[in-house]
Amino acid sequence: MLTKYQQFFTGRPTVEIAKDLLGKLVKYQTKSGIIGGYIVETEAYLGEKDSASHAFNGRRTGYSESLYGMPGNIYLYQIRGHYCFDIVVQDAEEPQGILLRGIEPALNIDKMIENRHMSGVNITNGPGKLVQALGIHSRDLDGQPMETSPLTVDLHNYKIPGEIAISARIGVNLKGKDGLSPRRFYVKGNPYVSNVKKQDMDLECHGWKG
DNA sequence: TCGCCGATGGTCT
DNA sequence: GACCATCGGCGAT
Repeated sequence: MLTKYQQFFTGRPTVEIAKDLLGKLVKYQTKSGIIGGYIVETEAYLGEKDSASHAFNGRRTGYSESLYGMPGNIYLYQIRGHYCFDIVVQDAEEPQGILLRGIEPALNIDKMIENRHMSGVNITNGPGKLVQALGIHSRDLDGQPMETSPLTVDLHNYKIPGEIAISARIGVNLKGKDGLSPRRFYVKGNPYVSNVKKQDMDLECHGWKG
């Protein structure tokens, strides 16, 4: 039996969940308080049939085992010396995931600046950057259910995107058949989306509705 | 402001 | 030894 929280992360297409996550609040409980920000950019990885997925062709190793876990679990992995935060979606044994690529800092911003040794949009406008901003530098949380983890997404605390933009995913192997598939979603105009040009930023509303 | 390129570290073959 | 769901600095515009 799935909890209400877990049900958010299954029972509908992964791309739909990825879009629905935009605007939700990521929170990380630490000794020095709660650090967090609103999700502004996500990417959908569709598992065994997706050439860009860690689970492509049923690939299953100890390293990426978490992807096969329950919906709403954390998949925390390392790439080129940087950690990335994935949310496991779909039922167990269905290895799909959503990569968080950008958040807009909201809680304990000073701590994020300190963790990153940087300021401005560079604090959190990339998958490795936002994890470092939260102060995570190990895989300790890999495989944990977000519902009972210090690292979580608060589904009741959110902003509404004005417009959701779609593009191909960043950094994936373009030779794969899904290299150019439109599975990246972001809040149009938000400055904390990775690779946005300054001229495309909405510096007034940050792309949120209202 | 853009694009290139080297560093990065862990995992798998 | 190769492969990467990345980052930041540098040099060319």
